[in-house]
Amino acid sequence: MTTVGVPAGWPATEEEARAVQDELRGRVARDEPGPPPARGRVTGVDVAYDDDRDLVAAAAVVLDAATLEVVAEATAVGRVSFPYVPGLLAFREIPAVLAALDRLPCPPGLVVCDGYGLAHPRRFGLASHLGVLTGLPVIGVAKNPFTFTYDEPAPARGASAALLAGTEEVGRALRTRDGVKPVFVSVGHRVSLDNAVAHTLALTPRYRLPETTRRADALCRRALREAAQGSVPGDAQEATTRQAPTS
DNA sequence: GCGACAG
DNA sequence: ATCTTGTCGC
Repeated sequence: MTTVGVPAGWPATEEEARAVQDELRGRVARDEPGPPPARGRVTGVDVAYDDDRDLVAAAAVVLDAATLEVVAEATAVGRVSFPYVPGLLAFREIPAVLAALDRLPCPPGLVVCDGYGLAHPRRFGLASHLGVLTGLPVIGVAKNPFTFTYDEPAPARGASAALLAGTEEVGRALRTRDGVKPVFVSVGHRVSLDNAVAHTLALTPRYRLPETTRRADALCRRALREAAQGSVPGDAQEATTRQAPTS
């Protein structure tokens, strides 16, 4: 039984958390294009909560980027370590996500997470934070524009418009399905914005949200259900890992 | 001061 | 995020 640990020096207050963001944001690598789309592996991460039972469940699902078939997956269940505060989402999600990533039987390749990277009040959202802590290339694909503004992209899939913080482009509003509300893509770490957009399109052949996000969402919800039912007394933790059979 | 605000 | 059934549409 392994414990979902919290990184050393994890903040206990909002003030400390903002200070951590201010200190770490300088480590975001913005000069790399990142891996090419539809090649190698892409991993989706997501987290589900049961605040009443103080439970959090994270999932990491590795897909073959070309076929979008599941290659491997892992989950981790633990205690909620931070409340949801707009701008501080990373402190709520990252401990469990790191635990799930650690349990993968193979390298994750590019990581796709729910939420934002550089599109953030202090330019250090979840995707950037996760990237800096792991060194992995990471992008963020969010379902809502947060506090940012954008012009409506053309109705066709593939159309996009700048996501703006004032006049600064912090991400892209990207149409992944004809006539459907766009998703909001931003750079996390070690990936360019254009490449992040290309990856997002490669991951959305059928649905508005990336296959990575859909798979990880379904898996972490299932892990949470099972944890809420099964015996999870005291500080006991559950973890599972699975690898697709090589064919 | 008030409201908005990724998940 | 989460509470929640059926239902309209491709």
